[in-house]
Amino acid sequence: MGELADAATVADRVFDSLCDAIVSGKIAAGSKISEPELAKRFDVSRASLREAIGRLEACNLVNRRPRVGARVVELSLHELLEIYRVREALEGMAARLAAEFMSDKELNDLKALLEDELQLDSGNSNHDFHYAIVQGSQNRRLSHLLCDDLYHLMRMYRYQLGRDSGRASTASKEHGLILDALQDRDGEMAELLMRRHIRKSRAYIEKMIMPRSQGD
Amino acid sequence: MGELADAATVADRVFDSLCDAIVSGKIAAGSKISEPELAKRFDVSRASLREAIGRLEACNLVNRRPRVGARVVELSLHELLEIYRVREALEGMAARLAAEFMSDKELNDLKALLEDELQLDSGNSNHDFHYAIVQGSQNRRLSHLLCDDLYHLMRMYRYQLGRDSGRASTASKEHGLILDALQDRDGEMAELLMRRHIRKSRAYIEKMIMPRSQGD
DNA sequence: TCAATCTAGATTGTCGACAATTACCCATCT
DNA sequence: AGATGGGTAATTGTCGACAATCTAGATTGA
Repeated sequence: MGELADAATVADRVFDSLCDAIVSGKIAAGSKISEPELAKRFDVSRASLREAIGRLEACNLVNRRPRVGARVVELSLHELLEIYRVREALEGMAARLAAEFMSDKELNDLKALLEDELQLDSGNSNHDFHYAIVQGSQNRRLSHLLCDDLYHLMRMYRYQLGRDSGRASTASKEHGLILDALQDRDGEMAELLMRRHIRKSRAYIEKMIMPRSQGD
Repeated sequence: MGELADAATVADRVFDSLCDAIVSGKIAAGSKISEPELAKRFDVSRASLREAIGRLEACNLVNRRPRVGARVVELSLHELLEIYRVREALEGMAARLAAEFMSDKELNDLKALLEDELQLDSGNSNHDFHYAIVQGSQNRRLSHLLCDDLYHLMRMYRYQLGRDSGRASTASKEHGLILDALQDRDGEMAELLMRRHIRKSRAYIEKMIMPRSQGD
């Protein structure tokens, strides 16, 4: 997953840099993407830069209007809650399929990951857990939607709104229950628990950050 | 939904034409996308054409390899079955949300649509039913994934593999049950029925066309 | 003083051209 | 004969330039 590693083409390198800058907030949300300015900064032609912008649009990181230009997407709580609905549906299905297709070894590795998480108290393995299950679904279309179309956007929200550390410990317990269902090869239960897990995260966000309701 | 209508930009027009040609099979699946050839045929520069190809890639209609070129995607039964898993998850969620958010008028209109479908025996309103529910979910991210990222690809499969006419009448009955659940404002039931509906379509495809299993 | 209009600047979409890489074809060798 | 290597042609990625459009600021009028 090392993105900045090898860039087969100039546009790839520019895309990686821009993607990282937008997700991390170095390029502010809502700000304009000036083609001449960025072309100078990266020392590339506008053609390569426009290619990169096109891919940013495909990742839902920028909005483009013809003859006007591209702007970094505005992050609204409303849209974040929408994304959680999609995640609930998609990752729930992923869990169901993972119960069928993940190997015993993969499940044991995942169990080790969870135990490390409990010991080290490092909440950032949260993402790894979900990622492993999505990959375990062995459904390329599913992992494409989750890991290409929504991944960067979710990462951007996490950067912008800060970590949901308040739920880290309860989330770990829920991860454990999901893993148990996977090892029981109980796809229906795995889906049910995964959906409830994501729904709880959504409710947590709704209650914690909704009071200062921005946007629509 | 008239795509070929207004093209704000040249690349838009080329994209619409190419998208239609690929979906309908006028450009064969697996065939190469030659930039010089198509640029001449559409009488546009390669820059505009490459912009269009980039969007085709975002729609999952072509695969691109750097320094090699773009090819129209190959349709495998395996991938079609994958898509049906995604649809099951996403449209199931859409039905749940539609039970909450669709207005009484929208539901009545949908009922009229179904009755027309029964009388006219026109199976092509199948798509309209699903489309209406997706829109009724009032979740822009959800409808974006379904109507932009997967729509053209599903249409391409329908063109290529022919219509699943064998299930038209039973599908209509299932649509009726889903609508009843929606009018009862029973989101849980609507989701359950929608998922079962799509799962049945998937099983039908698996049994009917799987014997001559092509691809992986 | 505020609104509407016009002008100037900047930006986007589009175009043609060039270099590097790839694919294809033919000759050569085992 | 089949596989391997070299050479040529074509294609892709990249670049700079131009025209049409949009944005912003100044100007004019009420």
